[in-house]
Amino acid sequence: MPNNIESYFKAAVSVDNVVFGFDQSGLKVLLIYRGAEPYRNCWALPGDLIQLDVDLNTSANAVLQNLTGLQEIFMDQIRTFGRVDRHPYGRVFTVAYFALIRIERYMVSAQAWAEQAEWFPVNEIPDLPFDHNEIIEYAKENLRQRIRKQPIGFELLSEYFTLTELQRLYESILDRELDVRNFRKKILSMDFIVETGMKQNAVTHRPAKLYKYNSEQYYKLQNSGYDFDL
Amino acid sequence: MPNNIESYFKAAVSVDNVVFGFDQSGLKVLLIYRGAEPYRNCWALPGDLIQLDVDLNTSANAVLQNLTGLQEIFMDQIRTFGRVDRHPYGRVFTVAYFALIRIERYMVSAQAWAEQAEWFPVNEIPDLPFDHNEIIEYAKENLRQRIRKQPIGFELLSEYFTLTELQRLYESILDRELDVRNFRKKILSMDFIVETGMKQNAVTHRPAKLYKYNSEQYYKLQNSGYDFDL
DNA sequence: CCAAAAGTGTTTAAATTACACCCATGG
DNA sequence: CCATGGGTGTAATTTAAACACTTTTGG
Repeated sequence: MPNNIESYFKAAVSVDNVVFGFDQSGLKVLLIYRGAEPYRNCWALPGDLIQLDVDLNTSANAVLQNLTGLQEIFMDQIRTFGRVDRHPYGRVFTVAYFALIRIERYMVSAQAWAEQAEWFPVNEIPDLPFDHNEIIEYAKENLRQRIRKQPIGFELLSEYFTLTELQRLYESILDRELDVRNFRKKILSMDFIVETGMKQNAVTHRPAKLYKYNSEQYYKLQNSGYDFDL
Repeated sequence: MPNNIESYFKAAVSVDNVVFGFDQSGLKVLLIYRGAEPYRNCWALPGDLIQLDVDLNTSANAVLQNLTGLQEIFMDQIRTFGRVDRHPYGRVFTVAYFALIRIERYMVSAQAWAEQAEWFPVNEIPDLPFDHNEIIEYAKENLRQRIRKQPIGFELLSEYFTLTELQRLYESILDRELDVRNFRKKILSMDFIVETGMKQNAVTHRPAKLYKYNSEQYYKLQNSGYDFDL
């Protein structure tokens, strides 16, 4: 380790959160409208520099809550981006985080220097500052990988959901169509979803059964590294 | 973004490299003996603070080369570790990197402030400073995941190898025994290894055929996200 | 009775698993 | 001729893939 140790302690670290949500119209990502420099008045990922007396993982939640009001969201690290020129104010490394939430379950409200917070369909993300477009691409790929290994889909749906909703979710993430019968067969053969006895109502077609997930079985499979290939 | 922006630019970032190698006696990790504070005279991962005018990925290679002489090694990022108290000199985030090399193909030589560089069997890693034991555990899990998705095993073997050597490699990474016939059937059915026509010599038993890998097919599979489950 | 989405089984093909004996070489 | 690891095939089971019609509701 060199003598001029001070010269190494001049970096900043930020967190950028890719929060995925899902509703009728498909898979979405949460962006904020920046009310602070740099890149004021641009849409961007909800991210910020982190305070140096807070653990990294804790910071990810703190930043997200500060900008969007979302709290107690399970977040997982994706990757760190560290090109020299990625931030105009100096050397800033950013650690990208990943989260899945049920859109209608949380109130998203722009806070602190975020002037707005909106859901953008994953295929209609505008040009973003920094390397945020690259981060989102990376997160999408990560989501695709992950959904094959863990039954994480439920984190994006309401508590009660139909099998068709679940299938549409898988289809948007995997970006291909799945066979109805094979999908239902496979999903039901794993025991982590159960009928609630309820049905949709006020729909103009045959009402679908509502299911919920069985959290015990869900966590058992999640921890056993279950292979959820569809 | 806050006013006292200077207070955020006081972090350092380091890179820690988990370099896996493989030989007759199994899977190994490269460690260095530290000749510099902090934790002078301890074994640790080859890692160092990074210079703030160098890209992150470039730094990973630079650090490894500086300490061990290894160059042009393909490295991939694993994860960033950022607990507040993980470094005694201040707030240091470390980005862990991952590499696979053929032990006998490279000369490893301790350089700069590294006093020694040695291969340690993965199951005999001593207590290491910082969070390096945690990083290695994380890297081992990462290696297990990765070997199911990509035929990366060859990066650890010599240019010419026997099927038994390849099987032993898989067994040490996956930490379970594999059936000889099924393993050979599956490996040979993918076209990325080919016979060389050569055999082992000077062995006291039936000499094994030597294979090498077919790089075209190898890259094709690697890019198609081939599922190499055994 | 029409529109719209829900729901349901079977057949075929492919992949995975389990399993035991003979072969080639050096000493 | 013995010890050592190299090398080979088949049958049974499991899993994945392809595919079309009937049901229930609201309007």
